Amino acid sequence: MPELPEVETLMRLNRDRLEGRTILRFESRWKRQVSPSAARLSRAVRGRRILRLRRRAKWIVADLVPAGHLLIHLRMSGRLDWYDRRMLDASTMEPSHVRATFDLDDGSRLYFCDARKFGRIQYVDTFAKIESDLGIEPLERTFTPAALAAAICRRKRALKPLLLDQRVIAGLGNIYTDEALFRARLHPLRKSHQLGSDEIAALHAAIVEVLRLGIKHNGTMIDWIYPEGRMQNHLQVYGRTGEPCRACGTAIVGLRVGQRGTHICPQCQSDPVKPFRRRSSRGSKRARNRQPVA
DNA sequence: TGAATTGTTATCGT
DNA sequence: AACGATAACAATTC
Repeated sequence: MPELPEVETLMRLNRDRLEGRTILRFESRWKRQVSPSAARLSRAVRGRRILRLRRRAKWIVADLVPAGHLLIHLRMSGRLDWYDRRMLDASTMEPSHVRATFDLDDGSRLYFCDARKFGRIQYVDTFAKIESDLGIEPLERTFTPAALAAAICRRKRALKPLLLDQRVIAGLGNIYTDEALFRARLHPLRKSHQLGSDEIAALHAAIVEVLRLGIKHNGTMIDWIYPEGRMQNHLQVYGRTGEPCRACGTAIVGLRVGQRGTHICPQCQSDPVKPFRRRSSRGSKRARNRQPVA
């Protein structure tokens, strides 16, 4: 599950290898993953030079010369593997689950690997269409507490599915959403329109912190392979069901929110404020310890 | 064997 | 109509 930090790590790892290179040949081994079609993408990128490699949301974007953009989305299990000419000569071995290859003008080859085949390779003439479907980039300067408030306060949704929505904030996935909510001490079922400004500020800080930390540790490496990822050693709640909260010792609880595995500390992340209010018009702001749905 | 896994999209409901 | 919630889907692993 590559999320923003994993995609950023992979992009940085390959940036110097790819920038300035010209794509000589593209080959797809699983055409369904290629858009608009393997043949058309192949025609579009052949002979074009990669001006710049960058990340937008969970996309790795190659800006091409003279025009166009090559986009790669790793989804669940996608990877990039780069072999230089010497490595290609030295072994006939390929990485596992190769779904597509890009041959470059320095004799190197970029492999797109993806066990589950959910990843996407896409060519677009202009980036605008992609851009219009994406929310704010959480590590840009424009992502301020006010920007976060503007993005979520007008919506009336539970925090977790809202944070996972790429049209709202781009780049968070299941792991970093759980981690950010824990650090902000917010329950994933809390409603986005009823946060105080202090809570907005806490959530903003938590999102930035957890993403920066993830990048600093080269991402999370659990059951998939990313280069030297160490963020798994710094996770507070994700995948720690039953283990003690590092802050208070309470056992981490696993639950399901919007069909997603979700992890919380029931002590640190107080219950949502009466999400199922019946009639008690506005009085009891505290009715704390009631059970979430069940 | 089937449950779990994810982001996106299509569909249902309010 | 607009929005939110939910189901379906892509395929594989254990």
